Amino acid sequence: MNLDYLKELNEAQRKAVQNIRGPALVIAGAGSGKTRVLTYRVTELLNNNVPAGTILALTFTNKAAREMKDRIIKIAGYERSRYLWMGTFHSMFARILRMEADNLGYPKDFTIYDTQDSRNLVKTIIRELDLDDKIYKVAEVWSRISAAKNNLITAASYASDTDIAEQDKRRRKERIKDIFRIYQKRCFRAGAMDFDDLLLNTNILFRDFNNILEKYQEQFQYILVDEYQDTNYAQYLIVKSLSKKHKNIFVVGDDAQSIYSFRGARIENILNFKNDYPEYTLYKLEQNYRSTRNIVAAANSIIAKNSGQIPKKIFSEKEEGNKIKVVRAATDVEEGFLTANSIFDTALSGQLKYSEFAIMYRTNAQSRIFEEALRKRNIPYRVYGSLSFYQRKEIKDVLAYCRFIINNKDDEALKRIINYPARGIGKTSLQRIEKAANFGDISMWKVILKAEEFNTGLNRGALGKLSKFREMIEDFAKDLEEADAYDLAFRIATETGILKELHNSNSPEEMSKYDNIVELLNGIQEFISGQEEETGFVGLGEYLQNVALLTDADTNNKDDKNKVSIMTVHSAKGLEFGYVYIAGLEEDLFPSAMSSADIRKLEEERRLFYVAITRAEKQATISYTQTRFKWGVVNYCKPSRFINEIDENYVEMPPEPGINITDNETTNNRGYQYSNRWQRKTRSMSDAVQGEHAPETVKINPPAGKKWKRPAELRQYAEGNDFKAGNPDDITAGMQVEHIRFGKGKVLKTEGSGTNRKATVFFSGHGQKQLLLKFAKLKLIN
DNA sequence: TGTGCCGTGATTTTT
DNA sequence: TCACGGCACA
Repeated sequence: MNLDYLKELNEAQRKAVQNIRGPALVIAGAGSGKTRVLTYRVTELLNNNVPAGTILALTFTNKAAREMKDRIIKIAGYERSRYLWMGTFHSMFARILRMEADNLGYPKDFTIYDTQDSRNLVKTIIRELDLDDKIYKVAEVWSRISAAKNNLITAASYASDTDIAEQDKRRRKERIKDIFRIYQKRCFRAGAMDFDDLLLNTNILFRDFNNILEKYQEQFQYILVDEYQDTNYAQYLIVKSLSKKHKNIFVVGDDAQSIYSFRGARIENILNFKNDYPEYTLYKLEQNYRSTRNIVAAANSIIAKNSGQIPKKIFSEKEEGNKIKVVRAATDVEEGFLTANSIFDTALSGQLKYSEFAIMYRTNAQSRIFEEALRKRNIPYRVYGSLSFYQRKEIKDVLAYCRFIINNKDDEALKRIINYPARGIGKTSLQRIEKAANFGDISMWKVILKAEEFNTGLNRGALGKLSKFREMIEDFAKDLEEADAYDLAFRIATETGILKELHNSNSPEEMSKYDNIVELLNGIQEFISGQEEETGFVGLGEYLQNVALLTDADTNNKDDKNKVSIMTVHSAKGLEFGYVYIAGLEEDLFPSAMSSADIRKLEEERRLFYVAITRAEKQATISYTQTRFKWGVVNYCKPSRFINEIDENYVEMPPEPGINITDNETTNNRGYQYSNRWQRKTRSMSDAVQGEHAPETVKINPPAGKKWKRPAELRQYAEGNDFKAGNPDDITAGMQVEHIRFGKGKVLKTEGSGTNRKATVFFSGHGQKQLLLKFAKLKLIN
């Protein structure tokens, strides 16, 4: 037994780890060793002979759970920790729901609808009800339903709630209640739960089946929750019900880092812990082991502007370090530029790896400019949180086949695959099937099975195509018992013709889809070989259960060793980097325009800024620009209020404009002057119109008859192109070029001219590609 | 049934 | 600007 881990803890941490009984709240400041406390506490429980199967540890991301589990296995050993219930809320309760599914009338192998499936279904229903989709916007209706479910409001209680009815009526959306009802009915009919249902139905299960609740209350003697400030009401109540018997509930969180209220998270849950468990013990982890004293002090001075916090004094005993640096740029492009340069210089002079650097921003739309600037500088990077692997169309298509074979009631999967690859079953046929299904309140598959018997109005040709499709699906399904997940998925990818279609294509997009499907198949193979020792045969169903709740986080690592990370601040939570660049500190961007009217929202933005600053170990650099391209027009921007909120002792402001800021050759002074000129012009224009009440952020309109154009030297970088702007004709046959994804290659021939100019390039390892030079980011190699 | 053009609208998003 | 969805045609 390895007890050395206790020596790695400070006093507050050690107490939190060792006092294993009763309710406990750990307020863990940024960088205070929160994960360490959680993992060691679980280890401590195991060392006290608590059986692993009685410990439930809940996190918000798969990644957090996996990292914790890995560390525990290292200390306590695999055998003792293998039966831990450690995972995300959604995956742990999906597991329980599968075991208890029949109580709720669901099949054990129910499908999990992801956000896209849910939205598609909402859209279908809006159309069926013949509602105006300008008023009933899919995303909005869906989030309203989702928010309701996270607050444990079922479709029935939604319909009977007068407050809600009033709200919806005021917004002229009184039929959301009908959409909600039909949505739930359809999910049930499809044997499907969406993400929110996993939590809602767990609550319903525990509410309606007391014996089941008691069983799990008995089983889970110790419950641990990470990121407690981010729990929503549904999660809160599950945890509360489960811990009622043993009351060994240990929650860790930081009210200052609550940034997900728009997803239903309730900061009150952590603030009210003392009311729910009056006999609780409070532990405060206040020493920050991550950042320099300057960074911690700056962060503290920001968060102090918020009201209603749990009092705490975060401190650091590291070196004083540099002040927070504020950088001003003339344009968004220059901001990217200065950031890339600073990263390049810092890495070079300090002999640092690029993985020590991160660029963070408020909105995903900002990523492009940084990608281009880094690419220009030949700095390797990775964008986090963009389209995740499992959300790609081609992956979802293959998985939809898998889902459908496991659960043929899954109408959303059916709709994806019925005409992909194209087999002549078009919109009209699909609508006829859907109509018949809704009429009889049965699944679409049942209609297809007996298409002749229903009054579908399908003609002979369509019926023929349908029965071919049916035969194919049934042929796959026959294999379910015999073929393992990999064999069956492979059969699907090949026999449906998906792989062939993508392989025969010449476009690089299709080729990369092909690669992705191959990667998916490899992933399935990997899963099987990891799982086989435990359970023997691994079928498709088992794989799907595992994959449904996976996200991007599981597809990284490998070659990110020396890359700059670029991401939104939201996805940076829980991470740390030596050098952090926080971009776009402008009013109406950070804080976002949607939040400035509401003090609660503004405070959340401030917490978001706090999260961003506290990611940095050694240096935090903040930047803002004076003009920014947004939706095709230039906007004049005002520096964010957050910059001035930092205590001036810990921040280094940029020199006043007008002086030559830097002699760095890449600083573009012309861009500066250019935008200043524009600035003056528009100011006087808007002054003339609006008098002294002119808004502080002014949309700059191009002069009549002329479109605003970026100065040529900036345009070149904006387009991420290493050619002289407007001159893709530089590429000719025989040249060596480099493509961002395909690597080095040789130009075989070119055709066309101007924007239509195409090149055929041979890349070793990727074969021959046709590239439209306007888009392809090709670089010349001498 | 499949393809291309135009109009619209556009935070953050662990599951 | 850019991406997506709806509608008009082949």
